[in-house]
This record gives sequence, C-alpha cells and structure tokens, in this order.
Amino acid sequence: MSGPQRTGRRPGNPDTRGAVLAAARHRFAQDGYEGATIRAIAAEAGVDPALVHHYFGTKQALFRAAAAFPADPGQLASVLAEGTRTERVTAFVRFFFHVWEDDAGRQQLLSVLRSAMTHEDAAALLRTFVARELLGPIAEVLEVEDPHNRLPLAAAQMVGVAMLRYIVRVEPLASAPTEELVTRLVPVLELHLFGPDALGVEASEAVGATSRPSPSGA
Amino acid sequence: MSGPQRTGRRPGNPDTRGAVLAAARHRFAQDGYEGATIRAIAAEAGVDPALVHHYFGTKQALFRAAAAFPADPGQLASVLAEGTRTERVTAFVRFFFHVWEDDAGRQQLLSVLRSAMTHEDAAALLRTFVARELLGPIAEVLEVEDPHNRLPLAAAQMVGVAMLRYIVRVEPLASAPTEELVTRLVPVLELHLFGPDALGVEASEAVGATSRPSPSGA
DNA sequence: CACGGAACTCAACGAGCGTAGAGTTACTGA
DNA sequence: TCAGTAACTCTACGCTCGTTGAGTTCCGTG
Repeated sequence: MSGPQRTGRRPGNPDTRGAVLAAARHRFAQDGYEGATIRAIAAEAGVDPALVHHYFGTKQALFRAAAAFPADPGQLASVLAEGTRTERVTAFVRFFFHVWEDDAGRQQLLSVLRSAMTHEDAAALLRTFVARELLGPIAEVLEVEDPHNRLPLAAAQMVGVAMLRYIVRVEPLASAPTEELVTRLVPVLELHLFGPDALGVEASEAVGATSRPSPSGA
Repeated sequence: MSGPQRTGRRPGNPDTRGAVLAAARHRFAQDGYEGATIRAIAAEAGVDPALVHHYFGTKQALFRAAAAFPADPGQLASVLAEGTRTERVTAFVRFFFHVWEDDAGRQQLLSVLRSAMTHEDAAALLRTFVARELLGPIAEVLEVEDPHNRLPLAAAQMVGVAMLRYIVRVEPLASAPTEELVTRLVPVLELHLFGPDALGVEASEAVGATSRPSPSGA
C-alpha cells in the first residue's frame, strides 16, 4: 500500500517522542519487558526502530521512562485525609480501581507488574516504590498500628485482585462492577488494618498448631 | 576444562529426560515462558539443545509437560475434610504454604504464574485449572455459601501473598515464618468465606456511595 | 537567506533464538 | 551375536533481536 517511508525530519511539530512513549507503555504492558521488542514499539508508533534508540538510548532506559508510576502519591494522600475510618478505606479502594480502570493507568501498572515477574530491575523498582512511596504514607495517614506487618498483607489482597481481574481474568472477578468489589473488599481491608491483632495468646491456642508463630518481627 | 562432549548414547541408564524436565521447570520458573530458552534449559541439564527437541518436540510442548500443577487436588480435599471451620481454613492455608515452600512445588507454580503474565496459553491453563480443579472442590468441601462470588476474592488474597512473598519479595512478607502468616491470614479468609454478606442493605448505606453496587452476579 | 542542529530513516552488524537432519554411540531383544 | 532402535551430539538453517553509524530532511536562529 504505502511506499517506503519518507526519510528525514517530518513537517510540522508532531509529538513523536510522546507517541513512542505511548507505544512503549502499551507494548510493555501487553508483553512484559522481554516480550516487548523495540521493533514492535517503533512499528506501533509508526517510526523507525533507530529513532527509539535516538530518543531513549537503551531498552532499559526506555522502560524506565515508560514505567513511571501512574498515580500521584500526593493525590492518594488527599483522598485518604478525611472522613470516618470506613469512609477512608472505601476511598482508598475506590482510588485503587479508579487508577486500574483507567486505560493509561492500567497499562503503566501492567508494565511494571508484568515486567516485575521476570525482570529483577522491575521487581526492585516496584519493591522500593511500593514500600517507600505508597505503604509508608498510607500507614501514616490511616493511623494503622503495627503497619509494618499489617499493610503488606492488605497490599497482597489488592495485588491479588488486580492479578485475577486484569491479567488472569478469572470470572466473576474480571467482569464484576467495581462498586461490588469495593463493597466486598472494604470489610476485609478493615480487618487487615484495624482488626484485633491475630498474633495474641488466643490465636496460638485456637488451633492445634504444630509450630508456634514467631512472637513479633525478626 | 572439559573437552567437547562425547557423542552418542551415554552408558548406563541415566534419567536424562527427567533432568531436562527438572531444568525446564527451573528455567521457566525463573524466567517465564519467553525468557527461558531451550539452550539454557539444555545447558542446565548438561545436554545438547537438540535433545530437548528430540524428547518434547516444541517449546510449547515442553512447557506443557513442565508446568503440570504440583499439588494433587485430592490431597487438598482430604486436608479440608475434618475439623471445625477454623481448623479447616487453617489446614488450607498451611497446605498452601506447604506447596509454596517446597522447592519443586514453588518452581512449578512460578512457571505457571510467571508465564501466565505474558502468555495467553498459560493464563488460560491457569484460569481453567483454578476454576475447575481448585475452587470448585474447595467450595464443596468447605460448604461456602455463594462460592461463586466469595472464593475468587479469597483466592486473590492468597495469590497476592504469593506474588509479594515469592516474586516481588516485599519485606516483611518475604521472610516472615509461614506460621505467622497462617495466623494472620486465617481470620481474613474466614471473613471472606463465611462472613456476613457485604452486599446487604446496610453495606450500601454505610458509606455515601455515589454509584450503587449491583444487586447480584450478572 | 544561510547554516547548525535536531528529527528521522536506511542498511547492516553480531548475537542469540527455535528447530531440523544427519551422524555416532549404547542398550535391548531375538 | 547381531540387527534394530532409542539416546545423544554436531552442524547449520532462517529468523529476530538490540544497537550502530551514516545519510537525509526540516525547524529555529542570526
């Protein structure tokens, strides 16, 4: 159909760099770090692969530019600032789905999550970001006791929901309306964050445990 | 150090096929489907890449052979058969960690999980297996009401724990003793499985929801 | 209007990939 | 003892990958 691409700079001032970045987000989100190819990204942006290299240098650098976290932690903090405890937890879960249901946000999150599965760089990025920029501030604003132990398990609940809803697509999670999930998740998160500490005396004797739970953090 | 490999059949009756399979599990678990290479698998098994092809044909077939589910669902059912409700939930969580902490089991699970992230084949395999062979039987044995809606969210909790503990390695989840996690998770799972239905009248008015939860499954 | 530099493509490199077929060795059963 | 067959390696094919350097076109400034 179309002949060979015209060479040289294009007329006008198209945001080609932005197009490449968008394509990169899309491909990384779809295929993960190793699965996505510079050639495919370039093709999706309607551009020569060499141009990608011209802008970003290496594939690594392109990934780092594409996989920036989609949500502003500050925005999150303001969402959590007011209301009763239940209202704030509800606001948090809504915020979570708000980001995930947004096309651009989902793609960036998928980028990181998919790539973190096999690429240690991405895993480290995710690990430190989640710990420093997300869990820390959340713990402060929500006034959680023993956040070091409680928040990761609450985070695990949400990560699992994201996995099953957006990646593995298990029904009925995949097509449930978000508000239904919010309603179901809020009590669980409240238990995680504010419930009675499961590591009391009563817990260790409630079930005939063969090995005792460790008294507290290592 | 060592010269070129001696050609032809090896003396004795070594289980080379098994070695290849073990190496495949290891590499798939480590690198995911696209990241793992037949050459790396062969090298880890101390074998020529062509031999892998000789035994298994294509990379697809090798993956299918390597990624069989590590736990016997029947074994799981028997674990869940007896005791009080709390005891059975506890037994389930212990079983979960038992499989994940075992080297071979973890590698097979990681194979499927890592590959499901980017490879639709693996995702479909995981989806149908989880639905048919795991959640179904568990729902029956545990006598959960409304299992269609409740179980996936409980599964999401466990999947998330696996993600953060074994893949992303978020502390303190990554190095907490399993019994501590069991103690913390059991109450949450009980809430998921047997707690009051969050989708009652009181839930929808507890928080000033802007959009109403859907009345039931589609 | 000239000219420097940014934007962009072309062609090609070296390496690694999955796969294939032919050749070599050892076990197995008649 | 002697095929026949299964186990195993060598060599190599066609392909795609990330990256590079040189060449072409256009914008912005004087």
